[in-house]
Amino acid sequence: MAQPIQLYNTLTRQVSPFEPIQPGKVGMYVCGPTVYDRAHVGHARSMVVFDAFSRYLRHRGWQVDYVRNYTDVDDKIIARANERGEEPVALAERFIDAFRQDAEALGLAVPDHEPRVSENIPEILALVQSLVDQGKAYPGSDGTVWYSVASFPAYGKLSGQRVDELRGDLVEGDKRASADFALWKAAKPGEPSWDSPWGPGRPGWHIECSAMSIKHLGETFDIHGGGLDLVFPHHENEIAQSEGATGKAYARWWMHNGLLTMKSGEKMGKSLGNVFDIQDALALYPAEAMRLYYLQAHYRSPLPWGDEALPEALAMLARLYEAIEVAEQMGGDEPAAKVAQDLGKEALTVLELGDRVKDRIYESLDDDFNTSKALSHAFELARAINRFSNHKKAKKRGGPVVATAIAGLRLLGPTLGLLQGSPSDFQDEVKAKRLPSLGLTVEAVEQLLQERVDAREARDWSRADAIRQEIEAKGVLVMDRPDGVEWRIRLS
RNA sequence: GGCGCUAUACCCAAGUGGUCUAAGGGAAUGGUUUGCAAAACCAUGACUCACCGGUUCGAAUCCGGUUAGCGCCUCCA
Repeated sequence: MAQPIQLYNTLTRQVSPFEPIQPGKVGMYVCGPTVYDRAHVGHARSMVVFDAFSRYLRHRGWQVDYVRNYTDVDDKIIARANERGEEPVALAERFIDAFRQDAEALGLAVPDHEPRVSENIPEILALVQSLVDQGKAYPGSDGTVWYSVASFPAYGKLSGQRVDELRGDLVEGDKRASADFALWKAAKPGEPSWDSPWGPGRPGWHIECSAMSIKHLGETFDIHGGGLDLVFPHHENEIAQSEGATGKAYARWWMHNGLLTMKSGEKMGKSLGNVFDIQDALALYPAEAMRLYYLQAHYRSPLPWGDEALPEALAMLARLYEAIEVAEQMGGDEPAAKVAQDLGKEALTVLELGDRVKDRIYESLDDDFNTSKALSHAFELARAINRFSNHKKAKKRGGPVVATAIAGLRLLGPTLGLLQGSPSDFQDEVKAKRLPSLGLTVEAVEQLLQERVDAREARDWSRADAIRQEIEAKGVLVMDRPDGVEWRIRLS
């Protein structure tokens, strides 16, 4: 059964209980990338946030229909293609492939629908036609069709902009008012174009999202998401076009994720040239570390990007995996309550926090998807587990005590897409991503470690320490465990 | 100029009227543990929530003002 959840709505500027059109079902449309370049870590935030949100809704029993588009017909794509002497369509195709690779590498679930502009031209034309028929749009002499903002009195309700306060006073072409925008752009030579009642042309920037969301989710649907920078004009114009055409309410909830900011405070953006590609980040950090970086802050807050961001997230993730590993190695088969009774208050704390963590995580995420708070509950539990693990009997008898706690930590998988692998897989991934830059291989490390093991057996401490120093100088930590030696990449 | 957002410890960050003598994480310092380490654990760390004033029995949380920064108004997740 779907559970109620509180959600902030940009449209109303307040948090309110989310109520879908159909009980138990959620239709959600999120603005995807314009594919003229590789996606950067700013795009990744949006993708991860909405991926996690849709996961959580599903986990809580909602039937989610998730649509994320590709804008593959666009001025910037054409411009980029011309620069490179490439066909726009081919260039878009290449970057869709690249985006899919990034999405997969980030562990994003594939949306239920991934429509593209180029495959929805009839739907777009129908929408434009409807607006023209109703007198809410008008063709210019060159075949460009403009939307008449004056025809939509509610214009500005999402962004709070007032038409008469808008700065743009440049009037291009046959535009009647400066705020009017192109639904359909007349083709220029060498551009991809489609036939239309107004001559060959292509869709304007905003119309595709209206057409594709309506196609898959209906004229009125539940949630529309995207980056905060899309509020105006993109989303405002979507509302104007869609509601103008259908006469019905468009998206009921608008969710906008905050932007990544640079140390200086300014946002990351392609136009500012300060971007960091997803693939560059994933070359050094596991996807879950990136996800954790995004999810440790509330989705609506600005999030600073810097050199410390990913290392810190990786350290956080390692901490959680460490606790899982320690817990999973505990044995025993007595009733949990009895063991806890015998082993003292650390055990009782684990039992108690373990029992509560699920509800606490749900409670946090139900409150406008407060991932930061949800994570804090997981960390609190991790500390309780670690504290308990120091008990001499914990390894032998603690298993039943930590069972629900492990399940509680693992709950971050289906809800947020975190902690989905085994602790050793996590360590292996970190090693695989880091060893090359350290100039090492698994074999090389393990050979050195074997020499150290031999030295230790011979109680040749100075030799053993010399090897440790050698290996640690290269960035590898050596950990002597009761049952053998382990090694890790040093994270800081 | 218009619309909007943010300001919490060295850093990230939650908290939006009393349970806050302010979660959680990273980093740091000291300790326990260890052959030595690492990891882990313990301790230390904001008498305070940008600043000023107000409302209130009570405010980080509400109101007003000031300062700083950011986003959008042109392409942008």
